[in-house]
Amino acid sequence: MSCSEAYAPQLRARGYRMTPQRHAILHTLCHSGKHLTPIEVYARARKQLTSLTEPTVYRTLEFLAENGLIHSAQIGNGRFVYEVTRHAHHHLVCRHCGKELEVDHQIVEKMYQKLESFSGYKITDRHINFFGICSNCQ
Amino acid sequence: MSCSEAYAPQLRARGYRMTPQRHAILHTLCHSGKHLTPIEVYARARKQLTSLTEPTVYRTLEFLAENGLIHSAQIGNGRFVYEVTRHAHHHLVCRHCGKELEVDHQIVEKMYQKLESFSGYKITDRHINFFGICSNCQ
DNA sequence: TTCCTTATTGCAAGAAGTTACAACAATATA
DNA sequence: TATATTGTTGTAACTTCTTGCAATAAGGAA
Ligand SMILES: [Mn+2]
Ligand SMILES: [Mn+2]
Ligand SMILES: [Zn+2]
Ligand SMILES: [Zn+2]
Repeated sequence: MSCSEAYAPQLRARGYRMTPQRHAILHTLCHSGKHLTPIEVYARARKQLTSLTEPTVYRTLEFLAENGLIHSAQIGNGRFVYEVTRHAHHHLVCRHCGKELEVDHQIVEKMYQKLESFSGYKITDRHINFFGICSNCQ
Repeated sequence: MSCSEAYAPQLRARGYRMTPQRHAILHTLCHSGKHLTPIEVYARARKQLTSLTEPTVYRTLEFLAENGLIHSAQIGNGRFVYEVTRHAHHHLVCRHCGKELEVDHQIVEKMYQKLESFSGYKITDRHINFFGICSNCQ
């Protein structure tokens, strides 16, 4: 079984290794269907691999995000959440009720280009949370 | 003396109080000239008010941000930084060397409008950090 | 000034996240 | 197979951030 098998070659191609820890964490994210905090990943992945530790979870999530296998986003309180990489998208989050709305990347693509040509920076973020007030809460 | 005198009426108008703690924290931010982390604010403001505690700093920064007197932004590692509210602006931050570039809000204004009409959300953020790679580091 | 209301703070404890470093284990090389 | 290399993990200690709650004090009313 398992989703995370598919990721092993991606890692090996870059000189990295597929370990039981990375396997468990990817498996957890694959089957969650939503954004998870490091603590949630830790709790769930540990059911599969009891020897897993907190620092490994934090390090692995950062590592997988740097290598593009997962996406991170910062939620309102400043913490990170993660999900396996899908199509490029962002989120609108209501500061009042927490309601989330997914928006395709193409809706901000033009602004990215404007920022890039203006500044010379190449913007890397492909999973941003924009905060506001949803229509119900206004 | 002091910048923070000007803020007292803003607070009182909303039923809040100007305290020595809020005074010290606003004074610190007014005179820093750059984004500060809560820990930095704590260290600096304590020189002026030695009885100040950490929880008060975190609570006060959040409170002042909610009431528009200061602006928060999340830096790459997920932590918050703060500065007194100036004109609406955002930042481009290099993931490699950390170099920051300030960009006026109007450059993202159109994208905000697009997001808002598309979603019904009213976007509140006026101080976002966009991450990428600067021209030197590319 | 004195009393009252309640916004605000400090304290203590705990949760979340980070770091340094030694031990381990996967892979390459001989 | 034996050895070297180095990517990866666990441990322990630490820093940063949060929460519940009792004590405090700012500002309004008498
Ligand atoms: Mn997402
Ligand atoms: Mn700024
Ligand atoms: Zn809402
Ligand atoms: Zn750079």
